[in-house]
Amino acid sequence: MPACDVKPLPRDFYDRDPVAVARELLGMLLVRINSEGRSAGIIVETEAYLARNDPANHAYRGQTRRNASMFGPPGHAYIYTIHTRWCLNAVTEPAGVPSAVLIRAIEPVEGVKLMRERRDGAELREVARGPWRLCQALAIDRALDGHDLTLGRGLWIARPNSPTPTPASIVSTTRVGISSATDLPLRFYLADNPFVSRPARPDPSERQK
DNA sequence: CTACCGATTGACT
DNA sequence: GTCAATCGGTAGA
Repeated sequence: MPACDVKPLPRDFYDRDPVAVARELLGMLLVRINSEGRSAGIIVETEAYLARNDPANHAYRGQTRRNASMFGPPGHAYIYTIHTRWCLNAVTEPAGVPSAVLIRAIEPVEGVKLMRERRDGAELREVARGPWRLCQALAIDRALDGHDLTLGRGLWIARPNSPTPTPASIVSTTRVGISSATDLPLRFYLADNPFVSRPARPDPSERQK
């Protein structure tokens, strides 16, 4: 039993430091239901974006129309576009504190056929490896910006029956694709999981430019 | 209004 | 490994 019996994580789960939420979201089940059916996957990679001292955070320079969801209450989705593609975050900490966790990759476990169709028949490993790929696989777009993830409707996150990852199985490293605050170890993923979007940067001290 | 740029991806050398 | 596509959001005139 599948995933249909699992309840959404409560708001308290999200009402915390985004680093704690990012780590604990690993191994959780991301569930999506729409008119096409049901699909779900295990979260294997996340990144935390902090409310303070984090220039890479979209909210670093204050609230705008785009990032408004991050200033709202915890447990809601913040969905933004980059290069015309969608990415999904879970908002953390109380309203007014703009922090969030970017969900970067999932391991497909339910509705795999549907997810592959949405991804134009991509190989299983490529179906949801990367923040935009997983949104396409789950049919997540702007319409879900601000969606409440604690209701168990449409889109939510739940604790699956499978065991919680041990701390030793979680790798922390630097975030991907940003041009500031590149040294903060705010990316987390499950070690050796083939659905993680890309491996850790070899050695921060080797970084050029 | 225009100019700039990006929490990416897929194609290509 | 490198690089351009491509367009909404943002800032500034």
